[in-house]
Amino acid sequence: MQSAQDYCKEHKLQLTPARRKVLELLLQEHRALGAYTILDLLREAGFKSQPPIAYRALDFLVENGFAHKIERLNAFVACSLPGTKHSPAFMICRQCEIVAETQSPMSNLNLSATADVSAFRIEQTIIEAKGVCNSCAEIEQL
Amino acid sequence: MQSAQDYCKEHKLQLTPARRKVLELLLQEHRALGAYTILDLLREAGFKSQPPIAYRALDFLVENGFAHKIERLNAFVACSLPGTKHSPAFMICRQCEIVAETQSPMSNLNLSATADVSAFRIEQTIIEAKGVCNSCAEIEQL
DNA sequence: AACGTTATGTAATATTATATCATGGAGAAG
DNA sequence: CTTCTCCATGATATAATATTACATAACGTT
Repeated sequence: MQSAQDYCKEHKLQLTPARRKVLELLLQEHRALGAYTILDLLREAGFKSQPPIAYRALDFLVENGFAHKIERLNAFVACSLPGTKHSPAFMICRQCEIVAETQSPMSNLNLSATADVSAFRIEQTIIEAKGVCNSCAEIEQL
Repeated sequence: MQSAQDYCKEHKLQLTPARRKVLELLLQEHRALGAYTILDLLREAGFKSQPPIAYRALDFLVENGFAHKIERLNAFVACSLPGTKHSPAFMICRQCEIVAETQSPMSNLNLSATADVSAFRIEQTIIEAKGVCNSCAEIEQL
């Protein structure tokens, strides 16, 4: 949170109350939060409650690398490595819905190496894996 | 299409008129089609037009490996390698929206090798890259 | 003070997806 | 051959996600 503030100062970005609150909410969770869940939490915290409030804050956070969208879930998580250029991959537990971010082991170059893809200039890659986390796997085995 | 029919016969799957039509529609396009676009096309072809019609057919096609959902686009494409176990990756042109399927160069093992992910048992991975295809890249340069 | 830029307020609506319950049709079991 | 069961479809409603559009405000610059 502190580092987010510093980063914004340095890059002349405005970490406004709504944006700040959304980031806090995301940081408190290890699961992905839907835009409307966030909207509810914002409302509870005294913010206005129309959808654009949440979507604008989320857009800001995603654009500036403070959060990621998990496409499979239509939901959002705080970035675990804000301010750094990275190509993230996500692990989603289908049981407890926890989301873990990891560094993608695959560079764009890797993907480009496959034959029929040489016809593309890749700009951004998303990787999302679904499975079960260790704790849930143990429970399943009982 | 023929092979899809054969595959269904072999696996006792029912390639009903609606499912068949949706598959045909997807095969005709190299872009991803949204469920409601498909629904419109179905209607034009004389099918009933409630959302579940399209979603059920799409679910069937996806479950049985005839199609994939592109999460980034909330849209669907025909599978280029139906009937085979594969771990696909998609290239989406942000300009013309063409979608190309390629074989993922990354096995689950690869991803699992990254440290903080060893705590997951991965069951399915999606990879979607956005960029520009060659033809659009050329046009952009003008 | 006037202006431009960025962010917020507000209403309405578009898009994507699912739940639920009723109906029909084809093959298996009796 | 008929009853049962399973699977697919028909139909209505509604949920969940996301965006458009236009108005207002806040703030620094000229």
